[in-house]
Amino acid sequence: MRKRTATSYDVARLAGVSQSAVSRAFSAGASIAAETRQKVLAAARELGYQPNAIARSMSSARHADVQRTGIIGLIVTRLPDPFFSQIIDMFSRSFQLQGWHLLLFSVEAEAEVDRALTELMRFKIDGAIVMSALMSDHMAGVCRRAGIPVVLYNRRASRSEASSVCIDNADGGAQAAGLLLQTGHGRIAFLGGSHHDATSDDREAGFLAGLERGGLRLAAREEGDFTFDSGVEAGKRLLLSRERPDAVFCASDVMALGVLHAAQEYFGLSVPRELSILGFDDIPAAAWPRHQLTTIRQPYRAMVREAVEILIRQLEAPDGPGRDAVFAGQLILRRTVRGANLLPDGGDRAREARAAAAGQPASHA
Amino acid sequence: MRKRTATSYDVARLAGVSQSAVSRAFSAGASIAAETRQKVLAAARELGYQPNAIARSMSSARHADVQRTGIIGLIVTRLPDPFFSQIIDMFSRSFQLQGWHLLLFSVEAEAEVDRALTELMRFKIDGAIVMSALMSDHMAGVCRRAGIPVVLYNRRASRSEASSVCIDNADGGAQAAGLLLQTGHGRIAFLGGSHHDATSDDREAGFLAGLERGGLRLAAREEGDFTFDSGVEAGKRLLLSRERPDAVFCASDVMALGVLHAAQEYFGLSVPRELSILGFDDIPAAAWPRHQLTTIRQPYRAMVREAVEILIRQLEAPDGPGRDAVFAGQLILRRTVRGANLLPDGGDRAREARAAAAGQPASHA
DNA sequence: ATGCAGGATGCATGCGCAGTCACAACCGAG
DNA sequence: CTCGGTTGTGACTGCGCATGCATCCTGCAT
Repeated sequence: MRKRTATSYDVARLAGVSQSAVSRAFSAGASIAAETRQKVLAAARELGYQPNAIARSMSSARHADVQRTGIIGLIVTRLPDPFFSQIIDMFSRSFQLQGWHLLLFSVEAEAEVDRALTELMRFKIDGAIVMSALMSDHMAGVCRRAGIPVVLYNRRASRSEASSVCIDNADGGAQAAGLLLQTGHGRIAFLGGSHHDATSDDREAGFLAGLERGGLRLAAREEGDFTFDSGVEAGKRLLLSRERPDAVFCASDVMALGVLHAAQEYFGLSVPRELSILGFDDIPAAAWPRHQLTTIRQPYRAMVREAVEILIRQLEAPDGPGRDAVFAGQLILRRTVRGANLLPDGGDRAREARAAAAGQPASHA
Repeated sequence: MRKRTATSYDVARLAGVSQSAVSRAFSAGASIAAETRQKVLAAARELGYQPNAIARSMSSARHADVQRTGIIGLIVTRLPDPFFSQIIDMFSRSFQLQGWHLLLFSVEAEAEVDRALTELMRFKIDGAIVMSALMSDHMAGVCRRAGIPVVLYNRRASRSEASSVCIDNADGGAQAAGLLLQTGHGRIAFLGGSHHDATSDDREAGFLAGLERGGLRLAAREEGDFTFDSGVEAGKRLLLSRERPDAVFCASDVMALGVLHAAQEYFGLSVPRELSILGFDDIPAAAWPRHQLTTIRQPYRAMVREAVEILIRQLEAPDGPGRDAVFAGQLILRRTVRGANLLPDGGDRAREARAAAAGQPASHA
């Protein structure tokens, strides 16, 4: 049986004041004498009293403009993926620092997002972050009507039903294409993530457009599911083909590392001499000494900071405008692209990217 | 301004019934006519009504034996670490499946656990999982008095103030020592995690005891902080020493991979011919083709399942006994220990471990 | 000495829901 | 046709808190 915890009435009795006084002692800026507050806090300490956050949000439900539970829903996909776990950690810490709490929901497929949001809304979350997934238009409407701001991370919001923060995937793809063309690759392959995943598709589109501008066409195309193992398998398929590609651009670092390990281990290839590999994201393992993967970095710290700011601003001014922030990816030249280290200053595109990333994100209200 | 969402009264009015009827329509096993329930559900659908979970837990606070918020606190350390992110993901999914929700709290240091629990208790969590950290005895008492079960993951509970689930770290260390002795290594080093970290200390103690049984002493000792980079740095220090070790046992796979990359990249060493490396945990990257790290596997799926079961059992029978589950680590022979693949069936210890892991965990009520 | 402003405090109320209680409606048996 | 029993339903209450409102008190100006 759950033991009863002390309530504000218990504290009031012990401190010899009214329950209102206890409530006021715990809310900043309330009209209460310093002496009284001390008396109350002392009694509270003695009883181990902590204001009940649930009851508090119930109570304030009356006062229209401040109903707050202090809870934010965080809906995540592929939590164990190193790219995402870094981001989740940063979200968690950022919100904590500002006094918010996160209700975590891990979903498998895009289709579960609506269900997750519905369930979270029963807890009267004040807002939500949705990672790498979209909600339905229906759900977006429900959230809007309920006054719950949602920020999509890693997805562009369509029709401004929500705010969003993401990387310019098409531009990243174009940067990748530019680098591979500039370094004289001829048989270029692309390894995509899950079928019809917006992120992967955009990177591919930008990549293809970039190749086309250089007068090249894709030599091969494979598809994985953003996991390392799928990268290994796709790598094997690519390298077994008759016309072996001399470069592969992968929709994520995790898959790119799969290709790298497959190329070295199962084909004894020298990277980048016999095969160039280009990733996307810049996860920690990309920088490991034996990997030194050339990739497009997502400035995820700035991106998370931006997402948190957008959400909190909307929490404070619920009728304010949303915001779509698009960040530029930054080409990181390491060792897996042949000839790249010979380019002056890492090539023009890299310089451009660096400049863009340093500034503000492009935005669309 | 937050828009008002539909309440049970709104649904009642639309359905032409009382508020009580609406409440009953949403609670299984309540005394209500099927026809009435349908009417209510239809009205609810029309208004987009969802029972308010906050108000529900407020209300049921009166009925002593069932106060439930449905929220479980999850306090985590080192969230981005691949070993932990897998586990967090599994916790998240397991609890979700059973209708519980997780309030996530990411902490940096052991000392923050008490603060985190205190904060979570304001939300009247029904229970908590604490990963890789201990709470103070004081806090344990507070939780016990409040009737909030806590399960420590990856830590042994002292004085049965809480339940716990963890791996037999000392035995894992002993297995590591056994393997290195059996394969004829002579200058053996240990790479620890953070200073005075219980996990690292226990692994070290078991390892040292094992070496001693074989008549060997540690040739060198280094300390990192469980990160890859610290593994690289510690690896450099070890390999620069006059009497270079011929084997290193690392307190975690992440650090072991750091040593591996450092040995190959900065010293051009052949692993395992010139240096054997042994890790602990068996994270996904340990199995990558170019790593093939020999390690002690934690059967984390079974462990998380056990932790969830323990917590839910205590949630349902709050006065029931706690439980300390200790799982056996399983030696996974890959390629980073010289001579290990020559052992019959991977060596006796591996067979033993496999058998132990297949069975029930040892337990101490 | 009187009036008044402004701070401090207590009382009463309701947030949305689940459960208790009382009673109406309806059943089959006598 | 009446009576005990069974269901279904609605009125009412309180979970713990924050706040509006009324009241009281203190200090200061007149």
